[in-house]
Amino acid sequence: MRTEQENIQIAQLLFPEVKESVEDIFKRYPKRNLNEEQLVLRFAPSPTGFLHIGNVYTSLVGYLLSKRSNGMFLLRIEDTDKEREVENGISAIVNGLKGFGIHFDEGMKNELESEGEYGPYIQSQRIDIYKVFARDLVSKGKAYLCFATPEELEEIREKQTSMKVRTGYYGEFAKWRNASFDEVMKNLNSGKPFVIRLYSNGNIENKINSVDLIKGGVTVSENDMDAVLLKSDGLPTYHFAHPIDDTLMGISFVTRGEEWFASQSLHMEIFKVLYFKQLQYAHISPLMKMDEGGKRKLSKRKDPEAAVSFYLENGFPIEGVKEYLLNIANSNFSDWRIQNPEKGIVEFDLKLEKFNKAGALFDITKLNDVCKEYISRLSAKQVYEYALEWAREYDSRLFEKLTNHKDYSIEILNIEREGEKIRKDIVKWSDVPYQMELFFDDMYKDMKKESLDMSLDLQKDILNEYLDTFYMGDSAPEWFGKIKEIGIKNGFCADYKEYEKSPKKYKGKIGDVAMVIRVAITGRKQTPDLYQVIQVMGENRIRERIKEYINSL
RNA sequence: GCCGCUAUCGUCUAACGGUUAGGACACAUGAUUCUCAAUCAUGUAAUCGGGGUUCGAUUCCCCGUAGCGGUACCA
Repeated sequence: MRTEQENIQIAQLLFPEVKESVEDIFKRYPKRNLNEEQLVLRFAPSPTGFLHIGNVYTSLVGYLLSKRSNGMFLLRIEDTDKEREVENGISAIVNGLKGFGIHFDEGMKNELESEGEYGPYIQSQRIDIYKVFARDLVSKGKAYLCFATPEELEEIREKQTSMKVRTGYYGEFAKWRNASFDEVMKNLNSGKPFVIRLYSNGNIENKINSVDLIKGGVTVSENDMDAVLLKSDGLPTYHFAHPIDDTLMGISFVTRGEEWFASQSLHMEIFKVLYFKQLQYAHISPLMKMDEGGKRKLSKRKDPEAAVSFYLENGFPIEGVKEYLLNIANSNFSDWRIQNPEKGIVEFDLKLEKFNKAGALFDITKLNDVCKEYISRLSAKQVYEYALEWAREYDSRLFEKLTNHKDYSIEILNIEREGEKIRKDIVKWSDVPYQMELFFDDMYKDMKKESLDMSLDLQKDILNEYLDTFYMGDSAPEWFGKIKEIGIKNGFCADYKEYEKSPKKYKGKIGDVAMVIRVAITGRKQTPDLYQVIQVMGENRIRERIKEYINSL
């Protein structure tokens, strides 16, 4: 057991360079000039270079909540694990989220720059701050030096496993908890590496009732682990940095992934020994994926859809992805969207207590539907702009076409987009080439054409007659009337119901006649409204396509 | 193993302790006399199991089971 004086002596010896006191630090971080309703939230990722769709989900929540309350949203980089860090990891996060329309009022802007008065916003540059608190804790005997080697820790773990007790550095297993002053000094002077651990006063038997903003009332056991606060490289662990940073930065409450839920009692104890006001948590459940009958977290190694780049490359509309994510967050979002088709998602009243408590399966089918609905609400001009933006990066051929044939492209995209019958067949921007290629002769040439099983002579007759009577100025009913006439003349039935009753009496129905024309013009059996397609393509192209088709028969 | 969280159609979910357990996606069928998409109509489909409490339980309690998370000098 060490005396109070001895602890103070150790603390001073440990951090001779630390001049500031805890009070000094707090003076550097004054209370924010905001009211209670204005939420200050943060997103605090590690710069691992990989932006997970779950990161977008979590940050979207903080972003919307802070925006709606007219508060602040900040980005803090947790780069205390030097082994996992990658180059330009910060830019990857900032730019990735920017692509999703999520920006920060405060925090890191890129590898070097930041914005805001509560920085530094990168933990490796806050070491002096952590040291002040660590020194304070050591001098008060609430933290201590631990010289246990990784091998010794492994031994303890093995012993605990064989004894069938909890693993970890706690209670009687915490060798250095009450080491004598002389022993500490001896090891310190010999230059042996050490960590600083929390001197836990918790009892695992005690239960704490607390409120999670998402899960509601929860009971957790008190922490009794002497967790590492400062690692041997002098950097803090997440457990130590989180209370300090979130307190100094004036965070309203913590939104974070559910994987942190289990360590909240540890965090609560650290808040307590630091004399900080406890912070509330909103633990957001992870996005899951069905795999061989079992549910599991979306994995960056196994699931391509875990990476944000997947959505970008495939051209999923960003707003659609965000809307889908909001759907998972608050399932009443879809009803709201139907009632407010024009409103931006910032206006949606996102409620933490409505979040799903367990993890939701990420459902790409549902995502497709949400994206399809989203795109159907856009104008042809907007579809054009978004598709162009996507193509610039991912489809050079489409980009060329869109750039050089802007008006024609918008006309194509406008087919069945206005009026009451809105077309809903574009899910993502990468679907656009399929919609457009038949309108461009060079692309059309490379397309795989579908064929009909109608007799060739009959097809020729129909098409020749169609060419004879074709007039570009025909209205849709006039146009269709001509097709009907051609059909009747060639033994097709004009009445669908009549045809259904006795199909043997006819060569087919009028739809079959239109189909010949469709295939001749587009090479496909399924297209948007044929009349509109013809209007957009123009007379010359129509005549050429049909002649070409007749010759190929 | 231990600790914790969670549990309603295939999926996301709704239901002051009293409902024929609702909606959306997906799926199936039909209607739309040019196909497809869309739209409209209809349909298939769920309270994990067992005990309590209660006149009455999807809802509250306990046990079990399952899924998830944690059990690091990673976050």
